[in-house]
Amino acid sequence: MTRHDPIQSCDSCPIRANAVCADCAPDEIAVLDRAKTYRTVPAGGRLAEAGEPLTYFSSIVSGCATMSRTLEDGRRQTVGLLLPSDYIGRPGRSTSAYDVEAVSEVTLCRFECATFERLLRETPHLATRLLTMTLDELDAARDWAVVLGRMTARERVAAFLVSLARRQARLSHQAEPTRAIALALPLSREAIADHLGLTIETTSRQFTALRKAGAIETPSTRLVQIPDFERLALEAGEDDDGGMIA
Amino acid sequence: MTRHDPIQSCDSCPIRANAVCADCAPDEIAVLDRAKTYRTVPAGGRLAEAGEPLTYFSSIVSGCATMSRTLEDGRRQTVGLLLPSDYIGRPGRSTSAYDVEAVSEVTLCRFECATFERLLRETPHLATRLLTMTLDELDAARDWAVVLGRMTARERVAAFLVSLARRQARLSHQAEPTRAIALALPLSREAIADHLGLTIETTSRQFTALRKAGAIETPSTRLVQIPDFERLALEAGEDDDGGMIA
DNA sequence: GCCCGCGCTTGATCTCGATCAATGCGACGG
DNA sequence: CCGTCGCATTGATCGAGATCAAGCGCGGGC
Repeated sequence: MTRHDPIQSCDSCPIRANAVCADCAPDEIAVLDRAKTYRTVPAGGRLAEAGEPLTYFSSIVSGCATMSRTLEDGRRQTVGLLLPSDYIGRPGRSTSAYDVEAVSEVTLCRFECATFERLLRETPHLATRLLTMTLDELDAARDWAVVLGRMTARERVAAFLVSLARRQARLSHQAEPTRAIALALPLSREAIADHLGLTIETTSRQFTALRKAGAIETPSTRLVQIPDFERLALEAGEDDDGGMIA
Repeated sequence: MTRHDPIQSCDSCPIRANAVCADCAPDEIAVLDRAKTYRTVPAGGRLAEAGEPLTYFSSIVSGCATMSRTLEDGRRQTVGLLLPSDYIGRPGRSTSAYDVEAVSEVTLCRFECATFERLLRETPHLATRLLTMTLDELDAARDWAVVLGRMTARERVAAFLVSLARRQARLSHQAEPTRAIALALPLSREAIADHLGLTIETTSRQFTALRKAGAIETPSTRLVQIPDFERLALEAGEDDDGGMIA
């Protein structure tokens, strides 16, 4: 399989963000362009409900959404943070396994499920692309299991910030963050807590602890300055080489 | 996309377990059969090392393996339990992200990476099949995140037993377990603890607690009798309909 | 300007699971 | 038959994070 470059977002043609890469033939792109529609959902809007039918396969063009499950007693776990180029939906399954909620205003590029599955059959390249994206998601989900299963509250918060910083850098075509960067948080403290498997109080305390330790600055609740990215990665349990230790 | 039946293992032709389903053309199967080789690894053997090159794409024919990451300070988290029909390897990436270890004697059906990626390009149906399998893995990984992030020790142990029982039933072509079943544990208490994000002591205590509550019986450490499957599913935080509550 | 409400932070206490420490038990070899 | 070794269980204590409960700060509406 061709190794694809990091996903290239293209505001004037957002579908490229999901299904198209440099190897695509122009006619494949044209077919996809004909089938796509757009939809914008305000912050707080529901994009899917666990167990409910899902009539579209969509990808995020702009904004941020969370994918979560809530237990009957109210415990909630976010299993995925969806940023531009991430997709919503599952070929081969007609209902959503999770609640998907817009945390900021979200614009989607959508295909009807049946249409998308036909395109998938008829366009081998699209299937390959989707496979690569799904494998990346799988790696991310497994990495997150290590965070949820074995890391302390402080490491979890640091790991969240590091992972978000890396994703935002990639989305804006930048290299791995080096030293000082600013990070805009799309999530409230509560949503972060749900993602980290912590309570909101513990999450808040760890932000404070990281601030007092000099690992971050918090000019406002939705903004985090990271004076030394490597230092923060260290707090997240990574070694100095930037990778997880084996 | 065609909705595939549960994977059909076939001892005399184990490759079917991974890449072949009813829709396959006979010549596709023949091509795969020519490329495959087998390898058997004893219990405790390493099948892959995090960060090391992976020269084969393999699938498990028999036995059980774990996929895990160990932090520098010794904390270990198992991110996947690999049973027959599961695959090891990642198209498009040449190194393993995790340690993979045989917990019982494991027989693999292997393809050289380059060969497999060529087959993937040339056989659209194989790509579709792999996509379906990967999406299933992704769902499982996300479901597990809910367990790791939000469930109590007792719920985790119950969830593990329930999920293992379901997988073993599926592998032997049986329906969802109904009432009484016996479950052979392929893992030691320590390996279970690593999968559940708990210590071995807590894991052992929860086995005892579930036994005292009448939810399981433990004739030996590697054998669990489940007198009432629904009852155990309840302990795992599922509602009576057998699904997770939204 | 003032009040109100919501999201965030901080404090006090409790609890579940981790840690430290024996003890039990079955398999295997002498 | 007994000693040993590795895994599992059980007990005692500790501590990180949950829970319960105030404050705090900021933005919007009257």
